[in-house]
Amino acid sequence: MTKIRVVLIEDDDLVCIGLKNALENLPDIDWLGEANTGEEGFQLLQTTQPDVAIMDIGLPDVDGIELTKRIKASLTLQTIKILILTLQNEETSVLKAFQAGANSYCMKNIRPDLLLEAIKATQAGQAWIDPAIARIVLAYAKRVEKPDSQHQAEKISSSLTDRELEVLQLIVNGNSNADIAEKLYITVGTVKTHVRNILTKLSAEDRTQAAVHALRSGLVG
Amino acid sequence: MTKIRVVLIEDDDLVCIGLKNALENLPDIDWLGEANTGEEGFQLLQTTQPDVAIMDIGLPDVDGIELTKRIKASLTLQTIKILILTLQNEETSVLKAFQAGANSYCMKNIRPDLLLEAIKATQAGQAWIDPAIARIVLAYAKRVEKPDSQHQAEKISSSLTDRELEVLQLIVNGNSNADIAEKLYITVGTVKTHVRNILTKLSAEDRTQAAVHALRSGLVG
DNA sequence: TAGAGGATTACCCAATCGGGTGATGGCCAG
DNA sequence: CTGGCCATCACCCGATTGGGTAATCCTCTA
Repeated sequence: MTKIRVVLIEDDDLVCIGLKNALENLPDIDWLGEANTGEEGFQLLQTTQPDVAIMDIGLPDVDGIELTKRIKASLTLQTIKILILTLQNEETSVLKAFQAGANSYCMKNIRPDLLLEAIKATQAGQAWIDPAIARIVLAYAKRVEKPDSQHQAEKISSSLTDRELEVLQLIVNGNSNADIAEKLYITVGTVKTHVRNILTKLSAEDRTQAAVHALRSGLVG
Repeated sequence: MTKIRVVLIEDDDLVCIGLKNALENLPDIDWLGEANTGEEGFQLLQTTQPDVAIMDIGLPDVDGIELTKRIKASLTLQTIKILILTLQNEETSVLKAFQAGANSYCMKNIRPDLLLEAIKATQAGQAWIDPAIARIVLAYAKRVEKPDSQHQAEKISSSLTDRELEVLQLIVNGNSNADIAEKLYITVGTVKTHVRNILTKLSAEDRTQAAVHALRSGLVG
């Protein structure tokens, strides 16, 4: 098996040196060099044509996400796999990175041996998603079409009446009893009765538990 | 650090024995037992209350996805983390598993040391997505549009303190302020302060809205 | 036709919750 | 070493919630 050709684009010298030390001499890695800015990195990629580019998001000139877009838009560079290595764990950073075409996303505090795994997986065309941010991506996968989980959930909730389901949905949507009363053209007293019945049927102690239960079991969207 | 309490639900005896041998005597693992069928597994979970349940999808009676739904729909079991370990890499299996509430998804050919990492990440409330199937999940994340409102909301929510996140997690798990105070060894007054800060930062009017927001945005499991 | 089950309303009461305000101590960066 | 951020705690107070109990009306069915 041939070595994996790797370059690093990272402005922080400490991280740069640390990674170089950790990876450079590994038998599986062919370390082609580093760049400290986005522009510099783009040049480096063109000259070295690596298998995998490890890059930070926060770069002084062109940020990692923008750079990823450029690479994926370039005919000569688009086969390069991109592994984002950053401290940022915000939803927007993660999603933007993947939307831009990044193949993998790691947090900087990843253990070196796992980073090696990540690089290998990335080179093989797979996607390494750091567990610390995986839930962000999952939050979207979970929302996608639920073909039969609907029918499933109804089994569990068969005890809930239509009206109760309606009230439950409004609870999940953040309505207070008064709000619900207004929206359903009924009095607060009625809403309270419905809510109490819902809590009993779902074995929940309060509306928050009911809402969480409803969401997790797919009872309501 | 305490050991991670693990059970295995798997019908294939070979895999069962193999995994048991690989994991049982690891210092980080507290191996509580195995079950060969879904029903049996459900019983085992109730009696052992493990941190993590490793389960196959293809079980003779109740399949792993169905079982996952049942677990996540159960108030007493829903905090158990579920790690799917299977041979199936079809899109439907993967998505159904995550939609059902699975926390992690591994292929059976994963290396034992990585499986241990996966178990650790899962127990910590993170999501381990096997690189081999990560692209399936990513396909959904990539096609998501990012409107500004969401962007804004995420920016705000990412400013949550560690402690606030902890409190938020407990809210989602159905704890009252008094419960949270007890579990975090702080007073109710402090909890209320945290909760108020959470509500402010998430632009939520009450804990229910905060919980729903947290679940939907993947802030917490 | 009577009864079951669902939707509606009302009232009282205790517990919880959320908002406001203020204060203390630790820790880190400028 | 000072100001900001965070975690901690304590008040008070009004709003909301959840529990209990009970009643009316409607519809569907045994």
